[in-house]
Amino acid sequence: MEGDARKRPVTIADIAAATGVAVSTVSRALSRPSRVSAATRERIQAAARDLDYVPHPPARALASGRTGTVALVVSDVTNPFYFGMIRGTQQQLKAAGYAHLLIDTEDSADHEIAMLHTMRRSLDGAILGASRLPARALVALAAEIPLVTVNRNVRGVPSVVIDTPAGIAQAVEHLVSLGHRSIVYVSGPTQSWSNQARWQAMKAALDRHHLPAARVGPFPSGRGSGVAAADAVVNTGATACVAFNDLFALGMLVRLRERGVAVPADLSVVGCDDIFGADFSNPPLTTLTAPIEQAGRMAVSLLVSRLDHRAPQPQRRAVVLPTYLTVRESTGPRP
Amino acid sequence: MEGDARKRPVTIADIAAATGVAVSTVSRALSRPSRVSAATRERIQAAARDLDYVPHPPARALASGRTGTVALVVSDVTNPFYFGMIRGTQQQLKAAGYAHLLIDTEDSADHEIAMLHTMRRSLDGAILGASRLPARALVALAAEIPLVTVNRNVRGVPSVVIDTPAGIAQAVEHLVSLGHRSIVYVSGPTQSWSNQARWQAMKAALDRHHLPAARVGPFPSGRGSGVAAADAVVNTGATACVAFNDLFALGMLVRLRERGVAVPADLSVVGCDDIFGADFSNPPLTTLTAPIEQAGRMAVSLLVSRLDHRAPQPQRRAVVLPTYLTVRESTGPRP
DNA sequence: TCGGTGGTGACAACCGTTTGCCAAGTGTTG
DNA sequence: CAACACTTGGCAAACGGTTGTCACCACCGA
Repeated sequence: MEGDARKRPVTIADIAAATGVAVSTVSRALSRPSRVSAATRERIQAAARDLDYVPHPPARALASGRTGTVALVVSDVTNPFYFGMIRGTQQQLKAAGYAHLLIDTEDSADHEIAMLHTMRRSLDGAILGASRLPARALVALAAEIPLVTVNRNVRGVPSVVIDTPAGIAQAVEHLVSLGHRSIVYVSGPTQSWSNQARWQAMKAALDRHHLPAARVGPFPSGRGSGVAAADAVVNTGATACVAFNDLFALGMLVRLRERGVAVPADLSVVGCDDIFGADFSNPPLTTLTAPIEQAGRMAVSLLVSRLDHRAPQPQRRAVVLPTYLTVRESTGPRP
Repeated sequence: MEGDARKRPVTIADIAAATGVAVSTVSRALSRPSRVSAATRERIQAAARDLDYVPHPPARALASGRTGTVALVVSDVTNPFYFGMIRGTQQQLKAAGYAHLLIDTEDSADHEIAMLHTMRRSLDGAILGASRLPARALVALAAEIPLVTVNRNVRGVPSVVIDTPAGIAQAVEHLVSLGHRSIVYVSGPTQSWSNQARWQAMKAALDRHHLPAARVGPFPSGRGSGVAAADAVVNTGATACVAFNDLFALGMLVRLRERGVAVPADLSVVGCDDIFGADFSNPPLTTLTAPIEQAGRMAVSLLVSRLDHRAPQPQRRAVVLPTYLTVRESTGPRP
């Protein structure tokens, strides 16, 4: 029978009145239950239930400074790479009782700073998925608001990075063992930290085999880049390539098919990340499987543990997650 | 030179002090500029800029009741169908100056109610992507907080629905014209409104051709269901099927390939939604292309226009977006 | 010269919680 | 039995804005 709609919302003052205690007691009974005797606590909680009391987050935030909200900042919600991250952070945040705010920076560092700066007071912290920010800006921002970065390692800012570079080495071994001698890297956006890291790893791995390191690109992020990339790779005459990410690789696959280039008979392709779709593309993509979702969860854990205990105890500042090569059907012996 | 970190944050009181006006004037100069003379306004804005003033959203929310936040509620962030919606709402919300909160109900109606009920005070409104709520619960909730539903039409709650049923008819025509006589529907979760709508449309369309309407399922949402679904369809001996959504269809494709059932030679498959991946699967999927992203944008527009003007002017309560059949390679002549 | 008018800005009362500080009450100990 | 240490709960001051109400001012026409 709670049909008494259109009423002034219930506040802790109402509960206080109903139970005959002070509002402060109600507040404590509700938020720090141990601070109040069992009997009173019960009475208050019962009253709260009866009155259908719902806390008012903004008021709470104003008084306490804690908002119970964490933002996930991505450069482009469109990118399927983030899907896993959204999912992982969502799960873990919910478990920790935080709300999940989604911010899209549209690939702009300025946007990234501005948004975070503006919203800092309404956030308890933020998780930066693949930040485009220069290191010093990142550090400055971290002073304003608790931050955890993903796939971006800057001294002083806690981070979780997926160790794709190590995976790249595996990929190169794989290709070399298939007889490939001419392997090219398909480069992503220059500002991307991951892109740099992957290219470096690639160079190192090829060097170990005394093979030349070549790359095409850079290409802007997005599946559309696949067609340009495919054409460029074909022009190099390489027999295999490693793409900056699966989005590129998937795009290339489509384009190569269009051009009549057989994969893997004419050209082997390996991607990075193992995003949704990599397993049912044509052919299924050999790729570096990244624990993206886990990275999201991890990032939240790092952040939340820092938020919960007022004592900023020393803890792991940077966690590294391994990747492994998932061999499917886009790679094969040298033609 | 704003290196004066670790300071007490700037408030409008500081601006008031700096310019020699009252805080109320500052507040008005910042939020309703026309309410203040040009000269004062300039002075105040300049001071705000100098002091690097950033408004405090919770305080604003507490005083005004408006939070500047809108939630997108999905049953499962994991489902690629929502990716387009997330993208669309994100874009439009940002443009309208709202923050974008993401809520996952984990496919539970109880969760959905509880979350929304709890967060209602920190939200200006919510967009329900494929709500699982019974109609009356939906209406009750809409009384608590401004709502717009997507793909769910309940009297009294503004909505945008994607007209997949009309598309289904097209799909059936397509299949019939290819000679198929035995077409089966692969049913999704029973509580899904869309699923019901699609099945009804399917029945009607088949009826028009005096063909029997059959279905398999229901299957739980998720790509995994594809294997069970594929097996079930094969058992019916049908030569074509329409799947509740692309996720199912994509899953089926994988399973059918595994079993050696050729698509479309042995079995034609059509999906719904045209999610990411439908165009590069093997074979590329014939599907009903739904303007999901546009639906998201539309939903936000509906909501925001209702929020902005205090006068709840009569306006379009339900918008319907058309779909069309995208024929790719998963459908072909009857074997 | 005086009353009227429109516009500007100040006062102060909220909005709903949290929390530091303190007083009263309880039980324990010497 | 008194002194003491803990609990327990109340008071009231924040937190940072918004907004209804009203005083004041200058300018206008009569």
